[in-house]
Amino acid sequence: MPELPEVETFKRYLDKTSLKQVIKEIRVTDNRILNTEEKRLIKALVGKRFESSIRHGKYLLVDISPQFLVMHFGMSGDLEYYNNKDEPPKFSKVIFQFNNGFNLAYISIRMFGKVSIVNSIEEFIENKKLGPDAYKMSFEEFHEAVQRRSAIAKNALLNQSFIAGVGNIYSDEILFRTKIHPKTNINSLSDNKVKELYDNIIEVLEFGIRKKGDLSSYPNEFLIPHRKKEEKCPICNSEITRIEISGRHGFFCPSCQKE
DNA sequence: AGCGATGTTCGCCG
DNA sequence: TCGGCGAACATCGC
Repeated sequence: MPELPEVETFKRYLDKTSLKQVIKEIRVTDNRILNTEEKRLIKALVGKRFESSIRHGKYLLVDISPQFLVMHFGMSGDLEYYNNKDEPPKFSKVIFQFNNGFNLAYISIRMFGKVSIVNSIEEFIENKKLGPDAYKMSFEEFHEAVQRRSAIAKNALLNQSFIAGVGNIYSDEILFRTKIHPKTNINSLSDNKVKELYDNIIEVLEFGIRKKGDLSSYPNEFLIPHRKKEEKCPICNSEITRIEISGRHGFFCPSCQKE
């Protein structure tokens, strides 16, 4: 599920439900999900509170001063706040139990996510080599990132050290809206096109956040409802084409998005 | 019932 | 050194 819009939705959910409550206990159901020692996680969290959270790209960082809890949701992560009296949600991997009788479950079906503890946000971003957050970046930051790199557009958007937060589905949508072929080298784009690309990154992500990351009910003029075989481009009625790039598959309109 | 999947990482190669 | 590629990771759903 989680590209930037969904992680932003998780962030808002966590902020709404789980801030400022004292953490009583941590339950780790499967410690393969941890990127840190279980002891260290427990020591860092028990008795602390989630003070605030920030999202960078697809990562959610929670201030448990002096450290930060980091959650990444892989391809199948979720958060659920529920009453301690109830059964934990299926596939819960880490459960944060608060003093008020409610729990926050970190859920991961396929174990691709990770939970860890870091000392500072700056250090974390540095270690992971993350680029600027795709939703919060300024045009200047984006322009600079484009100039610094040579890569085909689809790979650039997917590369978290270029910009952080865009995944496979939204990258297709962004390139479709900007009418860029996925294999176009980003450093061959005109200044106008770079600006247009930037605007569309923000707009597509903004729309995704408004939709709470739910892809199931997009308007026809977006590519998202047409990301499957034998679909027609909503703009020009050409056949939507599937392409494989670096082991990921993407969809595009060969007529609107010329190489 | 095999294949694909909204992600990241690592090693190989040009 | 960088970018493209493919495999590996784990497991469920189509």
